[in-house]
Amino acid sequence: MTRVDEPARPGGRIRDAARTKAEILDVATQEFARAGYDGARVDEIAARTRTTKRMIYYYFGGKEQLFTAVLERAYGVIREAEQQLDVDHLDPVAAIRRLAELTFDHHERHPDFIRLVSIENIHEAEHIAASEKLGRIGSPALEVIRRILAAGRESGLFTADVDAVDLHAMISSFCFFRVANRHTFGALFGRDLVDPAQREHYRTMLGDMVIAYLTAERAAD
Amino acid sequence: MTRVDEPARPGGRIRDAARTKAEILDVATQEFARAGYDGARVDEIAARTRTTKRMIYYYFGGKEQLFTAVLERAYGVIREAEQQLDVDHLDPVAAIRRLAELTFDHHERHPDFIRLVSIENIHEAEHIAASEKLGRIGSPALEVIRRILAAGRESGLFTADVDAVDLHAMISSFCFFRVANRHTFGALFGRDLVDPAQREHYRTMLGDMVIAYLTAERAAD
DNA sequence: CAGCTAATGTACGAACCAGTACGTTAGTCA
DNA sequence: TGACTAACGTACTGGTTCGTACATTAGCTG
Repeated sequence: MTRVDEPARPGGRIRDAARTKAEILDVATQEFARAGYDGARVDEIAARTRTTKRMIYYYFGGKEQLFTAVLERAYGVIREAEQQLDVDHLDPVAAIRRLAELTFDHHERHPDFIRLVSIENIHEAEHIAASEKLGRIGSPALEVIRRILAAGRESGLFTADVDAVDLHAMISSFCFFRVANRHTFGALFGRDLVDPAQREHYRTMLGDMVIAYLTAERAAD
Repeated sequence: MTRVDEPARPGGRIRDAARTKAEILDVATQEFARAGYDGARVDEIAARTRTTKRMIYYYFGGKEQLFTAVLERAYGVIREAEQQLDVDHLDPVAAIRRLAELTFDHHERHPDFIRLVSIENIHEAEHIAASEKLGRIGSPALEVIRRILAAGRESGLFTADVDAVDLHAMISSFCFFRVANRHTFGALFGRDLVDPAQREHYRTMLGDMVIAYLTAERAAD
């Protein structure tokens, strides 16, 4: 995060549309993630930027569009991360495990994003539906999964004909739940799923689970 | 749901505290699940009962306590369902699959509950923390899992020493994600995870996954 | 049946909050 | 350097929303 209280330098730009917009998006991301869509306060967002509420409406149009813009940027970040994926040099089993671990790490590193997704689901993905950008964002990870699954099937390492989207859902489930539901789970079962001391344990568990599923002997159906 | 528009019978009770309370809880559950905590409107809840807003404050004290009461009842329902669990007559593999399927079914049948849990996580489980009742609600399912795991380990069917809470988290992850994130997942990947035509597919997938994990040959660590 | 209390309804207030009307200034370009 | 426009600030409003003061009644109990 950029410092907010730096003194107004004479040489510094007072007016910088790109910077103002980015700052609003940063703060809005935090505020929406903190309190949910309806719990978030436009005034609070404005107060925590070095600009005013007027600018939020000037640049984004309204609270609803601001939230959509926040989502667009958040999804953009994971899309970029997924584009960095490079597991083609690994054998299928190692590649899938690596992919699962990277997904795990990304979820852990971006709890705000997880919260935004939860919030958007409460609102039945209406903002994604309203966004042209998000409609065609796709998922590079899915292509990677497809390639690994094909290679694994060909080499005979993977016993079942598993769909890429299904496998993505399976991996995401575990990663998402661990972060998104850590509060209720912790309160009810007395176990912090995001405890750093347990991190490796759960990371391994995810990999084991996915590999076991893909390599298990299964009755033909 | 009870009918609301039945005519005022002369013999019928006009005043019925238990009934009024229950009706408020029913409607509040729907409203909170629909819109989230901050999105929910106390006036809207009142309008959809046959009583008034005054009664909500009379019986529950405020919006916050009403939400806590809604959570308490919702968790009470799954606790009851879990107490009906009877898989002791099955062998460990079949028992675990059955348990997973019942969890799957319960999630599918109670989407409102899933939404409430998501909402409570956005609020960092503060209402659960504030509730004495929820602090010690426990989980009968956990005891069942413990017994099955012990039996499976003893019989040599299960290869790994898996913790009951961890396995519960694994099963819940899949079931929860499928319902909670169906909107964003559907919007982004064009696949409805709750499509009835795919129900058996995902139910089987969950069972296969859990069994594969528990019975896989794993390197000793 | 008198009187007491739990249960209920009405009407209102005060705070909050998204959004805007209106005015101002910085930077740029002819 | 003058003037034009994008960028920005202030102050306000209209509607919403949680919560409550006050009035009323049903039904029980002695």
